[in-house]
Amino acid sequence: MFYKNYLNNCFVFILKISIFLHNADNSCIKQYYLIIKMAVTIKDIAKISGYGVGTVSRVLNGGTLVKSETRERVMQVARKLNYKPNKVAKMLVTGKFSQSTIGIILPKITHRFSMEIIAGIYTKLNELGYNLLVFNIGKKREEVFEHIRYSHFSGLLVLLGSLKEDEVLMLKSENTHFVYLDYHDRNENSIFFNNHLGGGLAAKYLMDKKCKRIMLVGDYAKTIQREERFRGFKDVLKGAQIELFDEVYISSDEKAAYSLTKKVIKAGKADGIFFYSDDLALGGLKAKREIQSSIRIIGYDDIEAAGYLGLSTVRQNAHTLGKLGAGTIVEILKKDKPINETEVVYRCLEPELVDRGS
Amino acid sequence: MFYKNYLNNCFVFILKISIFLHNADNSCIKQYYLIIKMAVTIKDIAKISGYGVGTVSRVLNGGTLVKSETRERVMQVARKLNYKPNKVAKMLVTGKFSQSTIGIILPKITHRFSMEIIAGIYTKLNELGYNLLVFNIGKKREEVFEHIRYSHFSGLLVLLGSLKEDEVLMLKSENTHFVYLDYHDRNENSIFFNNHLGGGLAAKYLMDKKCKRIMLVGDYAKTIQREERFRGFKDVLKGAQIELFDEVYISSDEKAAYSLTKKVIKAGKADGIFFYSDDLALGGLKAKREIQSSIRIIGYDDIEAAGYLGLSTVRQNAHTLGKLGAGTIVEILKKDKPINETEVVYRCLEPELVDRGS
DNA sequence: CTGAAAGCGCTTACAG
DNA sequence: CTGAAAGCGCTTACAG
Repeated sequence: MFYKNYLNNCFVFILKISIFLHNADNSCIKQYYLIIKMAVTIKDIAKISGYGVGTVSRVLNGGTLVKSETRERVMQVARKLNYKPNKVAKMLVTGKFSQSTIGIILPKITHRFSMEIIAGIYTKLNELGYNLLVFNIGKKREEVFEHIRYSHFSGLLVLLGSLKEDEVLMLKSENTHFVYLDYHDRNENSIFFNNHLGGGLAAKYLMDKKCKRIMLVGDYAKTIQREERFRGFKDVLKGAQIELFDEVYISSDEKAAYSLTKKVIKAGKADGIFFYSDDLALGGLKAKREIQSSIRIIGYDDIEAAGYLGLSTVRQNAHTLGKLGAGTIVEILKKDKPINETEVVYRCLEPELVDRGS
Repeated sequence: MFYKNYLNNCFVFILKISIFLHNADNSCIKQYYLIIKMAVTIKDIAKISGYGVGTVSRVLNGGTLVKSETRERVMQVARKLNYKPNKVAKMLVTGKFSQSTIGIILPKITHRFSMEIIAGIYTKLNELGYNLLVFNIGKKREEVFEHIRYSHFSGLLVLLGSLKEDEVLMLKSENTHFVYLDYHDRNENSIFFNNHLGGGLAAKYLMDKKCKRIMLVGDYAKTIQREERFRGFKDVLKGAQIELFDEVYISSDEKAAYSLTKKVIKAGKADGIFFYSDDLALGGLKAKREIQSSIRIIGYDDIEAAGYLGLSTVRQNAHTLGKLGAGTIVEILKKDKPINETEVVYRCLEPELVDRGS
């Protein structure tokens, strides 16, 4: 038993619900009123203004083929009801929805490295005339994927590590192509950096600088990137028959790295440290310089500050990754093949050593 | 005279067009075939597979209430036709379109300052559970606004300077709220920095450092920001009865600023320069340090590098601007008032002097 | 100048 | 398990 009503600038349904709870006495009844707000439609305006929906539509679209009297009456009603056009319906009927939007899904927290990737993506899409729809896993993950499912865009970039199995299935059933960025999976499109190689470069750097007691410092986040990067590092040491002196994990900020490094220097044991990222390494560098220690420090990523502060590092060109990712997804879309007939793009980018003498 | 046909993995209309050219002999005829590609719909699949559209829809949505034989037949046809579901239709019927997407429109080229604003926006929207749809004026401007018109999002941030009159009209007729960022218009929502004040701070800095022969350097772009910033600068000088020594405009890059500053120092006239932006000022700073000149240099923005390199500057907190902009548009949307009844948000942020002794 | 109707591509009760 | 039908909110010829 319900009725549609006009109330408080908005149409509402008022729904009376009775709930019978099967208690011992089998008689307890609760009643609720459920109020459902309904969006105002062109039909409502038509009914209230006394015109047909066609006329209302013409007025709303600035059509000139309406009497100005009609025009005003309709506009007045529309304003009063706080009418907002339903873009989705409009898109459907006009067929004018953009075919040139790329989606990207990102983790909750983004560091400078991700921001640079995004800048690269943006630059490339700009060139190609595509728009970018950014989804963040700020809310519940499933909710975001619901949005992704029902949003209209042509392809998705995934800068999030791995997707879950059902997420992949959903995307495929919606025929939505996607490309992993900075992550790799043999079965899916992936553009990523060779972390194993990069870790090795860092090891070589410290060896070249004649370090003998080499230390590894990472943060707590267990990612595939860290695993590969550190494995690459250890493999090279092993190859040179150098034993890893120490391996420490700290929280992901510069200050933690700073105080750790101070301690290490004062203990006077390690003579070279490889930090998982420049963010950490900058803390280490600060400690080194303050104490004027000869300890060697190398980071990873080559963020802008590394250049200014003279930190040796392993460069991963984030901008290039972003541009490449954007270019790839657009190319895949242009081929317009069914998702299971598309050949997988699997591209590994090589990092490079940047020796700034630190 | 045309017919629908199945060809090359896609439905096509082939349209035969005859054109009569009214020449002298009045007889010349040209004929074309116009080929129109039509998207494959669920109806096409139904027709070809021999099932009803309802059944096809159930199969496509992974429904379990279909015979597996039916399921396979339908899927096979869908694959063969390279069927792609129309998300827009799906959204309309399910009503599941995201109400929590904010749009942003950006100029073609974006500098670090804009990127930081975007990072701020992103951070805030993340917090609020909103997605971001980024439009760039890479393509023709009108085309982008067509996209904006037909895209489904709730509010728009404008980081583009001013909108044209018809663009504003379009947004309003679509009931799309918008907020200017880093630009201001008394009649529209605006969040921006006080450039007049900022320019004044720069002037005070140089005066405090006892500069007597003060110079102004900008790039060629005539923006409202530049006008106000430089006017503020001059106003303060005028107030102190100091005459502007020189005013030069160069191209927007560090190198131009570097060589200009070298020349200025060698000429030995000016003893203080205010650069329109840190990007330029960093070039000036480099020249100053190379020659070990005592000339004073101040920039504007406080980009990251300014901190690392010890450049005095006027800080505009881009991150704050972005966060505020995102928060504001969401708040406006939550109030859900008709666009002409919304009171205008007009918020001016104050820049601050950062003295790093340069 | 306006109304009634068809249709955009899909989903989803409702019968059978 | 499947088909026919109604409907999402709009636009747009087509008559009148």
